[in-house]
Amino acid sequence: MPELPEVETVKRVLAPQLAGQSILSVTVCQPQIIAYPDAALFSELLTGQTIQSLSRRGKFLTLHMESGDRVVIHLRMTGQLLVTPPDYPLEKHTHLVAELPGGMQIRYIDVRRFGRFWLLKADEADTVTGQDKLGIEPLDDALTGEFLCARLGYRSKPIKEMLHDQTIVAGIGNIYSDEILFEAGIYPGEKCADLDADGWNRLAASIKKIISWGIEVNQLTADEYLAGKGKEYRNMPDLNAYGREGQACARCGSAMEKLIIGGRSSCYCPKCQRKKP
DNA sequence: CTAGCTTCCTGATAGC
DNA sequence: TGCTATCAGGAAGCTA
Repeated sequence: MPELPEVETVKRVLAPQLAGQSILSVTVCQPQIIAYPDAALFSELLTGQTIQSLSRRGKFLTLHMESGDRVVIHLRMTGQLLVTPPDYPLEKHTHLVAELPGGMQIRYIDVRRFGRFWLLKADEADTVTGQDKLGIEPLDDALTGEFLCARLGYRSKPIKEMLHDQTIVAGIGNIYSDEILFEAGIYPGEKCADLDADGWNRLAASIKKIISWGIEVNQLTADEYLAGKGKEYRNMPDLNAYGREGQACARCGSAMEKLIIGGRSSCYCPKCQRKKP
């Protein structure tokens, strides 16, 4: 489940491999992964183009072509984007293959097929991917306790659920929201309206700390990426909260508890992340 | 505008 | 052993 740090890793690993490469052909094996325009047009328009650079916004990855066209990719739950050497074995659930010079390929593998690709022309405004509705980046200086309070302070929803709202802060998913709330010492079910200024400040600081940490620990070489994490996002090291139900809290030793919030499982320490009375 | 629910999709795991 | 049920979850789409 790639979240912002993992998508950043994908970008950093693939950017040097893809910059300057021309796309010789594109084969889409699973048409539904092409959200726009359609699989046939996607392949046709992309063939012959040269990749200039890669960028990331929230959990979206963009391949910028020299023509100004761009391919926007969202990996959703299980999407894997790999640059493979010649004769690399074909994996199950490979939905897109793009041929590069020298037998190299770009491959998109996605067990659950939730991931999506969009191809936008140079002069085409982005109104189809949802990127235009994204909130600020977690590491943006604009993300402060005041900002969060202004955008969320009046809401009655649990803070955990609002951390997943991509239109407020872009890039946080279920793993990092658990880690962020643990770091901040905030009960995940806390209503936004019940947080005070200190809580919002701790939350803003924790978002920056945890997302930065996530990017840091995910630094990989191209070989490491291909061998493991490019295909296995669940292999997150040193998590303090996510998935640790019943285990001892890293801070106080209490048994971690699980709660379903907004349909998402949430692990927290009942002592360190105490619910307000 | 918000809230709440369903849908997409497969594989891992639990229970019988 | 083999079957069924449940869960994992990002985001869009739907109704109210």
